[in-house]
Amino acid sequence: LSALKPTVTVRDVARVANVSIATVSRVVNDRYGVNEGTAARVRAAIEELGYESSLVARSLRSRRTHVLGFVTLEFVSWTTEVLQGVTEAVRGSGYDLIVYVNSEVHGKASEGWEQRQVSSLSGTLTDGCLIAAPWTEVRSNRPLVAVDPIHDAQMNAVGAENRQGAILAVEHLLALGHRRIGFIGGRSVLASARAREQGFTQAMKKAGIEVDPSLLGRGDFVPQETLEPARALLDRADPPTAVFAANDEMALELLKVAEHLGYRVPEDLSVVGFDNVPAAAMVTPGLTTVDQHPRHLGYEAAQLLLRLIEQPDQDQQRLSLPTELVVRGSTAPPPRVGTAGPRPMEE
Amino acid sequence: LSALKPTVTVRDVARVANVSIATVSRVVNDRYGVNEGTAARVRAAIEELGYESSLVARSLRSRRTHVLGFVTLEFVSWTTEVLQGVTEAVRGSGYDLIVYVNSEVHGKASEGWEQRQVSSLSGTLTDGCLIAAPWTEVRSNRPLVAVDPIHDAQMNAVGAENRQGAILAVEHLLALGHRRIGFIGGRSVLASARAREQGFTQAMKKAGIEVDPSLLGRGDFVPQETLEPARALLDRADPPTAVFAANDEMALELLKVAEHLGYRVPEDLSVVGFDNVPAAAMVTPGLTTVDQHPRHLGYEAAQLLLRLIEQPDQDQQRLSLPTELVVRGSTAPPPRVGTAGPRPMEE
DNA sequence: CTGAAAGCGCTTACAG
DNA sequence: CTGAAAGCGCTTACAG
Repeated sequence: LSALKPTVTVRDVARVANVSIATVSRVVNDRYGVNEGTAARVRAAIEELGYESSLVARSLRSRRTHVLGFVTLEFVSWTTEVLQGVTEAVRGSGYDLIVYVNSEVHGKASEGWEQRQVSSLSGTLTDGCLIAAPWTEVRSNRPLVAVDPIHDAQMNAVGAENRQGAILAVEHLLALGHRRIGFIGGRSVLASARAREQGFTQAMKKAGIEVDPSLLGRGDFVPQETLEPARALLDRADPPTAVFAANDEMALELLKVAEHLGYRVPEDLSVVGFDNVPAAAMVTPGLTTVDQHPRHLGYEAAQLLLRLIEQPDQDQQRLSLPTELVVRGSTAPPPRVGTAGPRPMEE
Repeated sequence: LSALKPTVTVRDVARVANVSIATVSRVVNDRYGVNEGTAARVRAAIEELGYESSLVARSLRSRRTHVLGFVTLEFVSWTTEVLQGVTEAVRGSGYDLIVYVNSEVHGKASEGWEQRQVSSLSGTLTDGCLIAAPWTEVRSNRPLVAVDPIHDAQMNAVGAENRQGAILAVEHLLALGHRRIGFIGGRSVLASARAREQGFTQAMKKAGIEVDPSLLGRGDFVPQETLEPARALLDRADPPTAVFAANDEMALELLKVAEHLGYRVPEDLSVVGFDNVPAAAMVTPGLTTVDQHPRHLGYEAAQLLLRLIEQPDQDQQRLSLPTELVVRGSTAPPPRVGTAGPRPMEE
């Protein structure tokens, strides 16, 4: 690195203003007890040199940095919405927000990534961290809040009422008259994935319907993993008349597969998702889904984190935010008996 | 802050492994010349204590941190897509990515925010920074690349071929037979906003059409600011038969206003946007737009930044990436003469 | 192969 | 009101 212009430091400002570095620091941080004339000289020097104090040096020295961390493996639609809620909560709070994105390749290499990031940030750079949809439990000496936590984790967490939401979704299908209902599950370490599956099972049981095990698939919340179970569900002699997918990304993938196989939605097949991502409202027909208000999740998680930073001596906190069924065009009564399955392709 | 568990430091590891902190550092950083037995002891201690070296301390001491910064004012759809391209470029490069989000309230307070962020990060935390759609010119002693830079800035920058894209959009409308074409401009400090307006003017001029000044609006690239100019354009006796909005967010807002006023799109009014955000493909009818491939912008900007970090002694770099017209359902030939404007609302 | 020491840019008691 | 000094957790020459 040859051509690095030197950074302007307190030392430079002190020299120009003809004071000590301690005084510069006092002026920068608006501490009491600096002569107004001296302070003016320091400000002039800061202006002249374009000095800006180094976040890193500041945070190494101080216990409080007024920076929040947000650790995520990747940017999907859901992450972005959560982040918008976080931004909203942080705005005007006096805290800055840093997002740390995993740059490692997926798989073995990223095992325990969240823990490493949190450890390397917490206690120095950030006063506390948020973690979005983690893969493992994470511990820290600073306050930590998981959004959509893993199952059974001993962490502060904000999640949606996933089981209740799933029940709403399934009861909606039942009310329309569906009895043969398929399910595509999410990433099973996540509490949300388990709760949605529980909700499905529970609602079916309550309705007295025995679930055909061959109608249960798993897509890990991502489209890539959904292709195969979606085909297994739809490309068969006795397909379900409705499918509940544990998130919208999987539901949207299922819709593609259905279209490809010649199904008309909702006439031949009803589909319900979960999350209410923006795309759910924009496809045709609109996707019936369960809104978990991810912005709200992000907002509440950030608020909780800020409270924990102010008062760290608290028991483990768990927030469960209400979900809401959003009915759109992808659900309708099942086709009459004997007409289930895709129509023959037109020529 | 009462209940802070102490952070595990090199010092703790050194004590447990019965070596000096220098040796711990050598093991952590895989330096040569450590006895294998000693190294094993250190690793065991690291494991036992759950030690993770502090990013902040590391970056304060070292010149190279292998961290890239991404500074943005907010998370809109475009930002997210750019960021996905950046993530892609960074993945596997050995660099981590930190996103710094403005948490200040908009307006006066955030004046020069980008500059402050870059100054407080650069030279210590990050080896270089990307800035998305900045409001001002930013300087730094470390490499810096703007994505969609401001007009006339003396910075490394990656942008789209905005003028050419706008010409494509307008020529598409002209080819459909439109002559009375409205325009809604973006945030005018940005080079992209100016270039798109230039493209509009240039294409109209080339076609020999004098632009009615009352058909020119400005929406600053955001929906909130677009409502009023959209109404001014459409709620009048002599509306245009087509509108070119300088980005999709404004075009989508315009579509809402048009619908509200009883226009049918594309029968009564054609609309073209710019950016090709995901929503553009999902609305009905689909929005004809110009794709600037924001992921591609992000990818190339990150690549450029990485090159500049490796070889900082370079002249100012400017990349202009090709744009592409994407024709969807929101454009069609203009209505027959005398039938322009919205239909009367049905009862 | 290993350790003691200096120093990255700050802030904060402690003196004066 | 101001400055000299210690120290935040690291890394890196420099000795040995």
